[in-house]
Amino acid sequence: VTLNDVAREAGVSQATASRAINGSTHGVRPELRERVLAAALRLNYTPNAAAQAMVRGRTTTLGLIVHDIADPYFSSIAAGVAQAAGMAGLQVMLASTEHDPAREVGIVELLKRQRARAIVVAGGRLDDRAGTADLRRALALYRQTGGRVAGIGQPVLGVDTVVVDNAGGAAELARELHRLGYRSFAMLGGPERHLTAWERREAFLGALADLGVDVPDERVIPGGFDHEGGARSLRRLLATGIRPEVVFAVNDVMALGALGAARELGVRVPDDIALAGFDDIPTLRDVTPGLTTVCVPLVDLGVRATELALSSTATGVRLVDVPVEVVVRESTPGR
Amino acid sequence: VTLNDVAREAGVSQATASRAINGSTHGVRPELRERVLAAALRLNYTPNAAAQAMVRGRTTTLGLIVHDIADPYFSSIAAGVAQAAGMAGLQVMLASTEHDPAREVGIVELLKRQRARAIVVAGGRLDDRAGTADLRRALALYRQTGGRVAGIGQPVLGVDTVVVDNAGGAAELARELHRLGYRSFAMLGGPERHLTAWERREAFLGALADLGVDVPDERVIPGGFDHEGGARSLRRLLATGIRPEVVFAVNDVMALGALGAARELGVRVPDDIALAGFDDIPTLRDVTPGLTTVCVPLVDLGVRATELALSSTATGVRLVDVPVEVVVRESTPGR
DNA sequence: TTGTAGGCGTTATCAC
DNA sequence: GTGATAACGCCTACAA
Repeated sequence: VTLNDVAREAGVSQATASRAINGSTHGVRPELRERVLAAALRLNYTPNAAAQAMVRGRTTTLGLIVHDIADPYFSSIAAGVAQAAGMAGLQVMLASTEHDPAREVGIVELLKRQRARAIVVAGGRLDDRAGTADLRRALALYRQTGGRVAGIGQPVLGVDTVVVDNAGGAAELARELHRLGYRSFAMLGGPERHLTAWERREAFLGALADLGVDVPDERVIPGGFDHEGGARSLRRLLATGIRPEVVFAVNDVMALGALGAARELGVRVPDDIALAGFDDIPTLRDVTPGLTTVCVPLVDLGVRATELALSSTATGVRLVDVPVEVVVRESTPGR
Repeated sequence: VTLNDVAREAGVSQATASRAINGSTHGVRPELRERVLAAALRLNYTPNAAAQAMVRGRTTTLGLIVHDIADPYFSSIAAGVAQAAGMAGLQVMLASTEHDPAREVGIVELLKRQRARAIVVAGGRLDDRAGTADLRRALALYRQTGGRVAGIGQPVLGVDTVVVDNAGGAAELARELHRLGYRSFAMLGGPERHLTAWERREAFLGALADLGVDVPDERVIPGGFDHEGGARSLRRLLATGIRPEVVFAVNDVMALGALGAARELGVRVPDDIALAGFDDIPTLRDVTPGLTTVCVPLVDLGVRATELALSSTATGVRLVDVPVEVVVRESTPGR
C-alpha cells in the first residue's frame, strides 16, 4: 500500500497526501488533512523509508561497531550511543564483529551502502598493520561519500576520536598503589600488540620506574584480553612461584577472570595478593572484594563519540580527551 | 557517485554496469566486467541500498527491541540475535526502549517504515492492558505488511514466541530449596504486574504450598525488577524484623542488588540468610558467593527467537518452549 | 491551498 | 551479450 493508494482513497492528489502525512503541515487544509490521515490509517499505510531516503539522499541510521555486545564494556558504550542517537533522532544499527577484523571492513562497506549518517567504531585496536590499514581505508572511503565517523580508544583510524587517557590512568594507578605501600608488582598484560593493553602496560611500568620500582619481564604475563585470558595469565604467573604483593590486570574483565582463578587456587584476594583492574565496568558493583580500578566513563564515551561523529566534518581529525580516575577499593587495602 | 557515473566512466550502459557489479554474473563479457569493476573502484562507487531496497521491495534489516542494552540479560540475548542474524545475512537494528512502553510502539512503526524483514521483541511484558494492547496492535499491523515477528518471554503479543518456562523453573527451584532443608522463605517479588515476575512468584509459592509450606503475604516484597529494586526490597524485608532462612529474588539482577544491600547491613550470605535468583546471567561467574539460580540459556534465546521470526508465517502463532534448569551454588548451602 | 510532473538510483523486462 | 526503458514510492519545485 503506497502513498498513491492513500491519495486515491482520500480523493486527493499524491502531493497533498504527502504533505498531509509527512511534510510541511503548512499548506494543507485541515479538512483534507483529516481525510488523508483517516485513509492512511484505514489502509494501514506506512511511508517507505527506503523511498524517502532515496529522494532525500540520506538516512537516519547510525552504525555502531563493537567486538562483542555481551561484554559489559561494550554494552555500556552501546547504551550511551543508543541514548545520544535517540536524542538526535537517529536509529542505531548494531554490528558485532565477534573479534573478526575482516568483518569490520565488511560492516563499514555495508553501512556505506546504507548511506548511514555516521559510524561509531568502539573496538580497541590491535597494532597490526594489515587489519587497521584496511579499516582505515574503508572508513576514509566512507567519509569521502559524506559519512561521518568517530572512534573510541586510540586515534589510529584517521577519524575523530574519543581518546581514553589510558596512559594517565595507568600511571596514576601505579603511583597510588605505590603510595599504598606496594613495592612488588606483577602485571597481566593482555595481548602484546593490543594498543590499549600496550598503553596501559607501558604507562604503568613507566610510572613505577620513575618511583624506582623495577618490574622484571617475567612478571609481565601476556595473554588474552578477556575473562579467560585473565584467569590463565594469573595461573601462569602463580605457577612460576612468583608471589607479588599486587597484580595489575590491564582491564577489569581480565581482573575478574584472575580473581576467579585465584579463588580456585585458594589464593585469597587481597590477603595473599592484591589486585587492580581498569575500566570500572558496571559488573564491579556486585563483586567482592571491591576491585580497585581506573574508572572510565563508559556510557559517556558512547555519548561523546556519537556527538563527535555527528558534528564531524569531512576533513581534519579532532580528538576529545576523556579523563579517567583511579578508584581504590578493598582489593588493594595497602600494606 | 551513482551507477550511471560508473557506466559512463566504463563506457557501457547502466544496465551492463548493474549486471557486472551486482547482478547475474551470467550475461556480461569478462572484459567489460573488468572495466566496470575498475571504474567503480576508481570512483569509490557503492550501490545505494535504499534504491536497491526500493526496487526489490525488501531490506536485509532485522529489528531488535530491548529495554536496556546495558543489562546483561538483554545484552546476552542481543549477542544471540546478532549471531543468528549474521548467519542469515541480516543486519541488526538495535532499539533500546529505556523501559518506556510508548517508545516500543514508535520503534515498531519505524521498523515498519524501514520495511525491516523481521522484529525480535525481547522485553518482558507488564500486565498493563493499555501498553501491551498498543504493542500488539502495532505488531499486527506490521505483520500485515509482510513483516515477521518473534517475541521472547510470554506469548502475550499475538506473535510467535520463545517461551521461557518461568513457572517450571521457579517451582523446581522451590522444591530444590525445600530439599536442601529450607522451611522459612521470603521473596523479592518484583513489580506486581510484571508478567515474568508474576509467573515466577506464583509458581514458587504454588510449589511450596504443595510441599506444605506457607509463605505469608508480608514475606513477599514487591519492588523494582532491577538492581536497586532488589536492594530496596531486601532492606524493606529485613526492616520488618523477619529473618527468613532463604530469600528468592525473581531475577538475578535483583538478587545481586539484594546481596549488596545485605552486605551493607552486615547480614552475611549464606550464613545469616540464603539467597537465590533466576536467569543465570553471565555476571554471576564473578560473584561470591556463587548464586543459586535457574539457568536460562540467554544467548540461545536470542538465536531461537531470530530463527523463529525468520521462519514465521503471516498467520498462526507458534510457541517454542525453552527448558530451564536449577543451578545450586554456594548461596544456598542447605541446612 | 492544491495538483502536475520530474527525478532520486536501481533492477528488470524487453528488444536488438 | 548489450542497451533502451519502464517501474519502484516518494518528495518538491513549479504551475494553477
